[in-house]
Amino acid sequence: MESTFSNSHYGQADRHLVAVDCIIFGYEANCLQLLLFKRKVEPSAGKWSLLGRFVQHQEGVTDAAMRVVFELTGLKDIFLEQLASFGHVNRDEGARVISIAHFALIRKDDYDVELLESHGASWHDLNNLPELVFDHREMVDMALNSLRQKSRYLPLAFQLLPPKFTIPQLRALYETVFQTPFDRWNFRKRMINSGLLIKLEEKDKSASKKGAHYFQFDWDTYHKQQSEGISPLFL
Amino acid sequence: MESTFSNSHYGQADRHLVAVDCIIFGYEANCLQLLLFKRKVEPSAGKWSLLGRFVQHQEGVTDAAMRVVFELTGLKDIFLEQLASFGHVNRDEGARVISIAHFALIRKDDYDVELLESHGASWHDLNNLPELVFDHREMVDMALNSLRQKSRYLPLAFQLLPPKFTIPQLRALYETVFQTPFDRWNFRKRMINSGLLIKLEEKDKSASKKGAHYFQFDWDTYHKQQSEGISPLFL
DNA sequence: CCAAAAGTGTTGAAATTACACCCATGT
DNA sequence: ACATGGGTGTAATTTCAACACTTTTGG
Repeated sequence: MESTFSNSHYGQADRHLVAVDCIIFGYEANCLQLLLFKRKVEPSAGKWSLLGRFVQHQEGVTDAAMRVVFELTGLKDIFLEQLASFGHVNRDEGARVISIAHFALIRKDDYDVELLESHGASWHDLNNLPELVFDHREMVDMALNSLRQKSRYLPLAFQLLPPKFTIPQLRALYETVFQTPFDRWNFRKRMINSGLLIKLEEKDKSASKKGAHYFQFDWDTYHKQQSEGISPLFL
Repeated sequence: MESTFSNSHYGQADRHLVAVDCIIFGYEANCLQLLLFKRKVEPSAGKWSLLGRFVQHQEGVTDAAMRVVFELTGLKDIFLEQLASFGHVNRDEGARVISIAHFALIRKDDYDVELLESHGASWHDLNNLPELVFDHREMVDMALNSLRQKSRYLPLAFQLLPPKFTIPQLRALYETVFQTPFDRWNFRKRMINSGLLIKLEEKDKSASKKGAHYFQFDWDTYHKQQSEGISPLFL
């Protein structure tokens, strides 16, 4: 799109490459994981990188981020939000690129495995990451921090777990995210008190003889409460 | 700066106008205020706008924001941080512009009044704002929200007040920011308990016969604690 | 019957709130 | 001396963390 006011101040200003980079979290086997791929272009070809793309003229910044995730995993309607902009002049060694980092959460039993592998992307444990290009490590650290903070009052955990989960599973996830053990009894109490968990009759007996009840997150009442300005507190 | 890899993928991507817009808060007479100026260029010339500029090739995004503030107020070393990016395709009616909003706090007894007026900028009470161009109103709301949240654990209030202030003055500011009254006694206790206020002998007798002690914020110990990973809690 | 994990209730400590009371001083 | 707002302490309440105990069932 060209400016309709090209004689004005718009015409003279510098133009920039603008990218979105996506920090995509998954969770499996008590580990937080990150989706990375081997960079194909110089500079730093062959090094591990976050998923990114350049923002095009006819697409919004958030749209660009959603498209990265969709093209790679086949998923739409996941949690995705802007994290921060990274705008240092020399952050990308190849050219001046301003990057707007986004972070996303996906369910690891949901995505399109073949699509992902065809792009050369793979999962990496968060506590065992390879070296990343440019300032991507900084982005990851910031995203993890944001994940921790926002897990307290946003239902982020339920975007990482399958739709049916048990309280012990949920606790394990929180313990992984916060890297600290939680009191078994009080954790349960808090989650139940949020009033947003629906207890199912079905049980998961894989971890104990007695079996733990499955729960579902109550997205309907969550959204209703949100629209009334009520926010839950998970921790 | 042109790409050293111009034959690579960098060369083909779209380039964008990138702006920074600054939400600059001040505080005076129990009112939060905002620095605005009348837009000089089409479209929407004559309407009120935040302070902005285009990011240039040789400057970082944050640098650009700092420069906006400096050119307008003569101030450096103030609180300034990135808020969010605004990247909808049609957000600026004149051209496709991606804007990275920043918010800043300045002391109203500090800045260069003439410099500011020479740019046609002026202060506006936050609860009596004129209509703003584009999505600037959304930026302001987001900044105000951020100010509220971060005032709980960052010493933002002390960036708006003069270096010497009384506890009642401080409380009035918090009450303005949060739009709710605070308990007089407990507010004082909390602030003192932060361990970051230095009591001065001097008193302010403008508001009462007895006079209220002046305090200073203890930036030294604050920074020392920060470097050790200790964060205060003001509320 | 027993081991192992799920689920329930209680109790003491800590933080938070509400408020009564005293202080200093300009008029 | 008294009205006015600043400053101090304390009792009541609420919230939070720690943990003992019961339940269920596969082996």
